[in-house]
Amino acid sequence: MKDSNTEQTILNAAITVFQKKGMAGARMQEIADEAQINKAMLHYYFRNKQQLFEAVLMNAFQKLAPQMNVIFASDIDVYEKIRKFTTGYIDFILENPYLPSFIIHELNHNPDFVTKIMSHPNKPDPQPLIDQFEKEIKAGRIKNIPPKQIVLNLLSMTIFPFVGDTLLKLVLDVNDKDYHKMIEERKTLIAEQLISNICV
Amino acid sequence: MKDSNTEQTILNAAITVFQKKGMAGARMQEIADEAQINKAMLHYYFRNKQQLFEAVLMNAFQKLAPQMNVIFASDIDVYEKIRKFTTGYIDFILENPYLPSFIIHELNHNPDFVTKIMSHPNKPDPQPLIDQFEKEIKAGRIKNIPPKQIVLNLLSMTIFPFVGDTLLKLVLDVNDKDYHKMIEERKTLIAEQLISNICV
DNA sequence: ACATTTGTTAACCATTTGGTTAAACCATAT
DNA sequence: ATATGGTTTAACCAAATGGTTAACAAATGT
Repeated sequence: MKDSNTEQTILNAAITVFQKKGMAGARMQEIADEAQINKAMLHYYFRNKQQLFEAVLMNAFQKLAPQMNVIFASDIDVYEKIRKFTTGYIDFILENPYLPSFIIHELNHNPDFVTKIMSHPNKPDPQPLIDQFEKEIKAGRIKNIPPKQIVLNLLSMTIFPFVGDTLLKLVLDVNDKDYHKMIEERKTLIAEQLISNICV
Repeated sequence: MKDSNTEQTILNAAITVFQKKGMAGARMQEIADEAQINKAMLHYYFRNKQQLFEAVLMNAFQKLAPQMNVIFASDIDVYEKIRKFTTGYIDFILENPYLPSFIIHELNHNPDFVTKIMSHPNKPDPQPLIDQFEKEIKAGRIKNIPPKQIVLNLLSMTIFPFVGDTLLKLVLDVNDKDYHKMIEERKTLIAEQLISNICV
């Protein structure tokens, strides 16, 4: 059975389980069950839990980062870039709702991992956007706000509603359906706000 | 030894360990060690891991919520309230940096817990602020933006930098010290931005 | 056709982990 | 002083869990 790629099957199952339960909460047996495969295969293909987990985390990064970078690096003006980012990235996360929480949580709990990712090519890189902000600021076309703060605002407004989803629904007292509507609304809402924030 | 309150000692140790490792990652033995106490005591005072964890999560909520509510409910105008919130809440989280991530992560992974907290008195409640926004909108003094979106922006901009801290430092390419400076700067920066967002 | 490598399985193992128990300890009331 | 009740400890236990092994099956090269 060559065509049935076991390694990929395992990885997919591991992604599902690790993203839902986290490194500490995930069980090797559960991943095996999810993949409908013998537990020993996990070790055959990925030596141990840690390495399987690292493969999953890397995979998650490889999904998250390029999606960001393609927008950050595209050749359009800052305002359009902000709009593209909020709509594009919210759409992307809607299809991978666990992704940001997973990456954030595991990165917080595996600080040693940061160095591993630092050297990795697939790193989210807002530098092109930051450069663009600096240029606009120098030209006096946007307010003199530290560019990294602007990016931090952009990321916060876009990603936090997904990460804090359960808490936020509780605090704002909205049900799943209404919350989803709010998220849809945010695609354009936050772009316009972020733009008006930097407009002179 | 009556005055040495063992129960509180255990709870404090549990807070430390659970917040750092999460429910799944925490070990009862580690909590016992942290409390410098016999492991059996944990079960004597808190029956089992789940109940000890629930006590810790409730405790975390009881820290987080009132801090929010006292600002949300205070009798000042909206702009001043936003300013008070950003500075006050950032200061509070700086002293409890693990708190938001812990609550958010565990709430996401224990959905059954949501109902338990719903009925609990100590729930973060932005309703007074939302009412205030609605009044200002009707009076035409602020823009017609859905109040819950404004609150979501406020929470995102304030809390996300702490939750995503490791990822954000990596993405923005800043070290701990500079990141801390950015956070300090945000206390007033995001307040002014949020205000200009709603100003007519 | 046969040997060799690669993939797969079931049974097994050692350790970790949450939880229990029975005895000891200690303050206090009688 | 002694009985009583809550508190603390060390030793223990069963289940869960990550990981291994040895035998078996299926390709693959010769």
